[in-house]
Amino acid sequence: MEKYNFGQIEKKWQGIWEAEKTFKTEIDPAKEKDYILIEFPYPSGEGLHIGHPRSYTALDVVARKHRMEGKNVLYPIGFDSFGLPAENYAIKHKIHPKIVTEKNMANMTRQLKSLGYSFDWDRFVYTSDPNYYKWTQWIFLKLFEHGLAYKTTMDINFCPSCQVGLANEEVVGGECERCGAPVVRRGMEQWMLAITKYAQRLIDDLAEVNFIDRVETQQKNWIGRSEGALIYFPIEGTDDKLEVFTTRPDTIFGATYMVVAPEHPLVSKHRERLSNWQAIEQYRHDAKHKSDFERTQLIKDKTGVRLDGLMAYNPASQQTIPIFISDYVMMEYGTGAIMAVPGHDQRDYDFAKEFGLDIVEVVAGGDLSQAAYTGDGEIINSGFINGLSVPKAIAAMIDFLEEKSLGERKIQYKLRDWVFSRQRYWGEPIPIINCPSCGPVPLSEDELPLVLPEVESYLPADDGSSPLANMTDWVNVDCPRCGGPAKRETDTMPQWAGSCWYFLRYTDPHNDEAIASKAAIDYFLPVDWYNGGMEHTTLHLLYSRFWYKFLYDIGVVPQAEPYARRTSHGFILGENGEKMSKSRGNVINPDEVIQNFGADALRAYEMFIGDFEKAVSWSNDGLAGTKRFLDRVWFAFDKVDQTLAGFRPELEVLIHQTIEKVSHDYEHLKGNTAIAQMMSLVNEYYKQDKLSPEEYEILLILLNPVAPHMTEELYQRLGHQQPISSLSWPQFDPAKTREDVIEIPVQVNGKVRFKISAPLGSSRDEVEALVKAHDSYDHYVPALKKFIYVPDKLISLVV
RNA sequence: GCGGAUGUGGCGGAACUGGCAGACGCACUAGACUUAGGAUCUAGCGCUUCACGGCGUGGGGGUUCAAAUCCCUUCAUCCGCACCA
Repeated sequence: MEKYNFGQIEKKWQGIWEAEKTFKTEIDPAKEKDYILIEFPYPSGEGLHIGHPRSYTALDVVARKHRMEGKNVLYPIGFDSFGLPAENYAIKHKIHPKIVTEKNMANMTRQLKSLGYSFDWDRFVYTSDPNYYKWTQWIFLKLFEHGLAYKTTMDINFCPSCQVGLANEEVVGGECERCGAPVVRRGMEQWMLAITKYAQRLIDDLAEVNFIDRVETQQKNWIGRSEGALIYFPIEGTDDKLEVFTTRPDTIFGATYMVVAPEHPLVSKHRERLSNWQAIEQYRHDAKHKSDFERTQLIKDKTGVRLDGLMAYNPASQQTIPIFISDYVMMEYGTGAIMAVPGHDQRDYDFAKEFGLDIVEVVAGGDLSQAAYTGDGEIINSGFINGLSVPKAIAAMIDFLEEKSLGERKIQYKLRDWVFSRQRYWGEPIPIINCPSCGPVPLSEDELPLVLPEVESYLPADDGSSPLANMTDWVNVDCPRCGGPAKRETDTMPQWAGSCWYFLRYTDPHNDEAIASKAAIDYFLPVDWYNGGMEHTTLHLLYSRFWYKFLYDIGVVPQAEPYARRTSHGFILGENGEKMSKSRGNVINPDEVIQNFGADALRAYEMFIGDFEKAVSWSNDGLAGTKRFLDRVWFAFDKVDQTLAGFRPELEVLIHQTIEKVSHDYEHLKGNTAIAQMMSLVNEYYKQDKLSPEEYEILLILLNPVAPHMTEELYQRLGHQQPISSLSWPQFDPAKTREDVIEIPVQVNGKVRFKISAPLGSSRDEVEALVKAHDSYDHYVPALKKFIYVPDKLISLVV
């Protein structure tokens, strides 16, 4: 047989799949649906990364297998085509982002097709398509209508390099998630989405879905629920109260001072009472200009300024206590104020030591000369809760506070509302008109899509306004409500907007009457299996769960969770174990791999490379090894002898074992062990002079999901009219997965000394007789104390 | 600091509810075929020992007839969050 010409054969089968729409999916109530989803890529100028095929292939394998098992599989693809890189490219080269995006999409589409994925290309969507973002805008209007989208002025995270406001989820270690520049705080008027209203449900409903543990815990940590109490501390001589949140209301008798965030509004409000206003002002100014990085560097060194002239009243201890400002209390969490309990909180302890404040012990068990004590113990010095344990004291104190209206039970979340506007061009326009007299007025639904206008310059302005702000013709409109002069919203939606619901659109991508037909939604949703990167756990995954819950609440979708199952893949690193990047010079280009080794070899290697969930290093030698395996499959064709038939006894057990293992492993994303098993089978085939057609075909069928082009070609060359993709997935016979006569190892005092051959399912007595008859028995076993037999597995002797 | 993982040959990695550690691949070694081999095929390949044997899953201890797997302890690395009250 001639050498495998992968270039030509892969093109041939891709052409057939495209022409015959082999993988087109339609609603078919008679069949069980199976919605398999991978995260649609951003159309990057770099093209497909070598990491993309890892998850795309793993799920393509599942999709192909499930189709052969009779399921109606939906495996769609599209592009998340709004975003900053295209816009930055546009600024630099003065080319419309649309043009760049289209070029990149065309290139990546070519690449995806060259990998032979079984996507239903008729369901292709991209988020910058007005026919698509019409519905993104529609969801926004619904959110606005239900009070979940609101405009507010607040200090937000701002990336000075990207010139854009960021959501908390986009700030990683004080740096911009995209460009790595240090993030600063900036007061801006922003659209916000009230994701915090869904905080509890976003935690609770995790119980209903099957997400890998690290995704589940990471989401829970991000939402950051804590239980405690809100307590009111009156400010002496005023009608104001300082509200604090604490998880330790049991320690209130030990609260010897209070701390508020530098920007806390009560500070300015009582300015005239403060005798040291200048020092306060100075501290506030310094705090504001510290970067997050500087703040974390100073964790140990507590700084602050006392508010001279203001005192608070501790309602439990009935003491008058001082108030400080310090940047160790942040305005963004809780109420921006704390009761400081230096005896039982290390930060308060450090601060109290620095400022010489009283430290009162209210929980016994620690050594307060050394450090704060945060453990459990008996409550002391605390009036009516003395003698209780910490948990009981917490409960008793909350009851007391509620009864006396001094406080209330409170659940606090770390999650904050989603900063939803971006001062950028290449995103969905927000369908709102800002009227000086009516406030924000929504467009009516029939005005959608609000199409992104052409602009002269894509450069964002220094004052934090979007490039759209210069488009006066577009911006200046009459208010739809009062008719007066008004302006369109010129900020656009963030990159994450379009991806919040794209899986929903795949169910009915060309519908211009509705987001999708009810029939399509009811049939296909939810997504049965969603695979994507860990880096999206607190971004896309959380956001899209939030939107879906909202769509559920307004009756658009029939269940509260979009994804029944979530798995995640590890990165592919360069050969040197470092992240692939141009500057490191370790980038592997998928086009080159396909050119030199073929798509099937790339697919097979990425499945074989290692544990799907773990980061792995690329290896060109490993790729060559996997290609060698495919070549061995190819040339095994020459061993096929049409005069033979069926599985012959010497291969039958291994074949059934292989069907079992491959079927199981594909389902669990264990392509590495599935391929290893098929390699073993091929090695065994090579020991045979001849193979029956059935023996060879079963290998082709099992390998087909991984290497679809080559296996289809070989199957056709065997004389079959029907492609493998139209066959049923093979079944194994459990009875035939084990030899009739097996080898059983015999351990003596825990070490394997010899082996016996016994029929499968032998009894203890039969086995014992065989062991005692063995030549080595007398040598190893002078005096038998104990005989342990694990049926068909192992014999353990104690002597 | 909190949370989540991971640690097995020269390398990537196998090992189902405790049951033959190192499957499969890479690299390496030898042989065959070849004008040739960075092709292909066959065989070998944890460490140690001439050998019988001994030692081996980050380190130390334990449970068990039996531990990579369970328990205690310790070390190292990676990821996420972080003055979260």
